[in-house]
Amino acid sequence: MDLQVQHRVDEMRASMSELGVNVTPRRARVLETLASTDCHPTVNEIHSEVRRLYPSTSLATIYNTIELLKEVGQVLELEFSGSPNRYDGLRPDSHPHLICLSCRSVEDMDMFEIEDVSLDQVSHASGYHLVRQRTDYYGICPVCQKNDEVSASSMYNN
Amino acid sequence: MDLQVQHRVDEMRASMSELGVNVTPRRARVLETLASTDCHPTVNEIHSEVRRLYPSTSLATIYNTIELLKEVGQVLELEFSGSPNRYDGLRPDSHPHLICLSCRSVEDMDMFEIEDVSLDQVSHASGYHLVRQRTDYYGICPVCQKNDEVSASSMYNN
DNA sequence: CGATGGTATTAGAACGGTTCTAATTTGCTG
DNA sequence: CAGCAAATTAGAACCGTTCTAATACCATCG
Repeated sequence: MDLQVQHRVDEMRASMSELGVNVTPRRARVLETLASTDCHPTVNEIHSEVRRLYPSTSLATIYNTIELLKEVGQVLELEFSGSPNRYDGLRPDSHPHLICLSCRSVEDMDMFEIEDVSLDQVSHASGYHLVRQRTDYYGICPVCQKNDEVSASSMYNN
Repeated sequence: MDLQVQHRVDEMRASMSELGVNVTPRRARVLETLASTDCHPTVNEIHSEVRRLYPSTSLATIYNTIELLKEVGQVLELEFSGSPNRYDGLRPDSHPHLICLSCRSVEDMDMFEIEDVSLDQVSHASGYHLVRQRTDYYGICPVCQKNDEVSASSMYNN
């Protein structure tokens, strides 16, 4: 396993242990899956991955493990109402994402430094005790733009 | 009806008419409800409001009307995975919100000028064709902070 | 060893918001 | 008044998530 991934898994493990729960083999696979990809997997995708090693694993175990990770702030949950939630185990802190309306891909948006208004600033101005923020940019990713061109031109053949 | 509200309703009406659909009395009530409040109502809340005048109105009519408004860009939909979507008919453009994790209130966040990175900037840097963005700040609103203090101190009495 | 108790796990039911479907109503237009 | 298209309704279907009750696992202790 990649050293970076290993390191990230160890961090997550440590947080879970502090919480007093066991990092069982299935749970470990959830952590590894989350630490191995930057494509923001769904619960189902994680489930499939874990099942490759432990075929009897139920969905509930994935939900349960993610719940624990959320409690210790080791995974970022991106909620969507019309499609399954996506999870970021590599960077559990609030950070902006690019979301493709066509293929539903979710990418970190770190092309350049964003100076988002800080939580502190907004907390102060609004009187809220803010704990996190979420910023998403919605559009069509470069790959889908390409595909749309193709399918648009091939429309003449239908 | 407030002049501001009336004006906003007229705008929405106009957009719907351009689309070629009738603005029926029920639909008009949906528009009026959306234009009359800045509290970002749920579909159920709008439904209740419309039913006060037209008691037989079904939920589907609300969903259907909102769908039309979305098509013409006259309502902003804020999706949540664990709780019902909220709708902003006063400002259908992308703008940031403050969301209370305790009472689920949703407020526009316009205490001060935000210089959010513009869609154009991000589009250019990322290669996406971006069409909208969403920024939410999550925390505890001033009212709930107050209530929490009270309930915290009253804990001694239980 | 075998019993005990707590944690982890499973399968499937329940839930809730949204979408879909088929039937009915409404309101023009000829 | 007949015919037609759009609007509306009630309720089913859908689907991701959460809950529940039963079972499996595993360390510890007698």
